[in-house]
Amino acid sequence: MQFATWNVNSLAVRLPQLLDWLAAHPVDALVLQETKLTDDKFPQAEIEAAGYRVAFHGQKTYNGVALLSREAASDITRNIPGLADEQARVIAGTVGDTRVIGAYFPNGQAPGSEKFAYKMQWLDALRAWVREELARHPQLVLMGDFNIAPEDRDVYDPVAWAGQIHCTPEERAHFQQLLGLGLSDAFRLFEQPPKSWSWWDYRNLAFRKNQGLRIDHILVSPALKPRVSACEIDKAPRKNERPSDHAPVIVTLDAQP
DNA sequence: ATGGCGCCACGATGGCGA
Repeated sequence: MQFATWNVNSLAVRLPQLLDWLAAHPVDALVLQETKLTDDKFPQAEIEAAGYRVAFHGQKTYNGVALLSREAASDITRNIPGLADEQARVIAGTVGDTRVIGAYFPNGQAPGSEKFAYKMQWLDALRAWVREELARHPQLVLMGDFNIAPEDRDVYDPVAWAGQIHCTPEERAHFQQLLGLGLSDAFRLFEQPPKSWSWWDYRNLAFRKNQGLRIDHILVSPALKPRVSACEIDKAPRKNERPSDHAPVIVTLDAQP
């Protein structure tokens, strides 16, 4: 069983790459971020033709998330229940026995800004809700673009990025609080190559110089953790001609005992 | 150097991302 997350930075632009990727990586479920599409423009037919069922939650211009799965997901939740939020950032569904939560965490722009305050509030609401979801669904995966680099080893230049957005102590504390719910960072369950990133700036030849951040994550619940057999960042799509600035992350789980 | 690139809504350039 495989789950994956990918910030596609416009599904309208990236749809051909998504279909190519799914053909090469027939994962059981995939969450997308930054679809940047209203629901009436979502390419549902093309994705269904590729063998996936899909649920989506979009808006004009910004944000937008989707949940693709081989088997139809049930109990779809859009955004964080109880949080008044104009921005389409969360979609969750139950795939088989697993609760799959896909999220596009706020960027936060800069510490001290209004957008940073929104990020903090959003993170508070997310944590409270995920705690409830974990109580309901022992088998749970939370994945997406967290816009948080959890540790200095997740940053190509931790000195330059110290205290900058994605690397502030406040954001990192929130990441740790998610782990405090019992979740595990699947990527760090394994020995990984140093300088492993999931995002590279479009500018400054950052990908060629491998200057990036690891900000896309897959967190697994205690019930799933013993089944995780691999977790990888797939850099290949970042080498495409018109790539997303993010790479997909894939987790592999053994079948249930 | 606060730029650089890419996407979107525009119908020129600005907001935003990270």
